Amino acid sequence: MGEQGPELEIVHLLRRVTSEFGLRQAEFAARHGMHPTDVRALVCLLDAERDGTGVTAGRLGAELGLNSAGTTALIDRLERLGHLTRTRDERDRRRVLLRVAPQAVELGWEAFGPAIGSAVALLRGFDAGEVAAVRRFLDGFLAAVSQGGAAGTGA
Amino acid sequence: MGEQGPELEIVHLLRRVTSEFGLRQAEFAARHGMHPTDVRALVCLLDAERDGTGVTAGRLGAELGLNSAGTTALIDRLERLGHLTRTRDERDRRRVLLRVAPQAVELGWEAFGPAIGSAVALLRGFDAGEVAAVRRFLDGFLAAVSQGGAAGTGA
DNA sequence: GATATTGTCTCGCTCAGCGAGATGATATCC
DNA sequence: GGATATCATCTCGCTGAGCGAGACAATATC
Repeated sequence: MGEQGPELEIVHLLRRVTSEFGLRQAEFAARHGMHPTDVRALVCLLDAERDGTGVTAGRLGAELGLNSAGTTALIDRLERLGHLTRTRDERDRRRVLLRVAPQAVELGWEAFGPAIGSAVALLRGFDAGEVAAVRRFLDGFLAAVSQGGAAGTGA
Repeated sequence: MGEQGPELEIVHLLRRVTSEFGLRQAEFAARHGMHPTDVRALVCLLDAERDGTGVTAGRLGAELGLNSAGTTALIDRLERLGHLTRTRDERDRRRVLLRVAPQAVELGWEAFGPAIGSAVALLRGFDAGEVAAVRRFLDGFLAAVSQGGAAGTGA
């Protein structure tokens, strides 16, 4: 399981990035009286906001791998902290639409701005082909992992 | 917050990779009667095994961001599942050395083998310069994030 | 209009992780 | 060489995130 080539080293590196990222996220969460899950939820909400997609409670829970009870509790927490507002969907009154508060957007920037800055600065030193290579790798890996290639789904 | 260039897109992509990775890890954990933290612990232990570094209870807890009580509980869990054995360090009898069981090594491969395979396959289609670019990016980003550049440490 | 389905919420519970502090082992100082 | 400070781990009691089961609305289906 030692040095088997540059590919393995890269996977290892990627794993360490995700792990380190998770730790920082947890730290950040704690610093703001939240839990890691809450930050992940915020990210989902901000992504949806960016895409213009409306997020319902159910969709959020699915995205985070929570059941409905846990999702309700999560939303309660975020609402209590003022990061979120619930709105009944008027088209389908079973649904609850979630709208992020401006303070949550700001919090998101505080959480990820520095990392974004680092990456952007880093990539400034890359030529177009190199940037493309990075994107191609991440994109391909995401696709592979997403369709069950990771975490022992038996692929 | 829309399309601001290829760099931002890459950060976004990386975030999605880490998020997806985390989800799969949680799934895998649940499928094996464990918790996400347990899998993360296993990874630490396997890394240490690979490097030949002995891991103590304290170091594991620090790596995972747990306090001593939580660390003890975690080790109890893993020991109960047979993934781990405690050994008193004879040089410093305060310490507890952790040794992973063979079944845990196998479990680690089951968890990450497919992802590793995907990445390796993907990288086979890259030339040396492209692979180097990917590594340079991940390495640089890891360094930036590790020294507090991420998650709003104020950097 | 009766029935099945969907989306969210409520209730009760389990257990991961925390804070505080006990305990045993090791450095430090006189 | 014993008193003292520090370190590594563990124990105890507790909080609260997340689960399973099921209630309850609103919407589809017949």
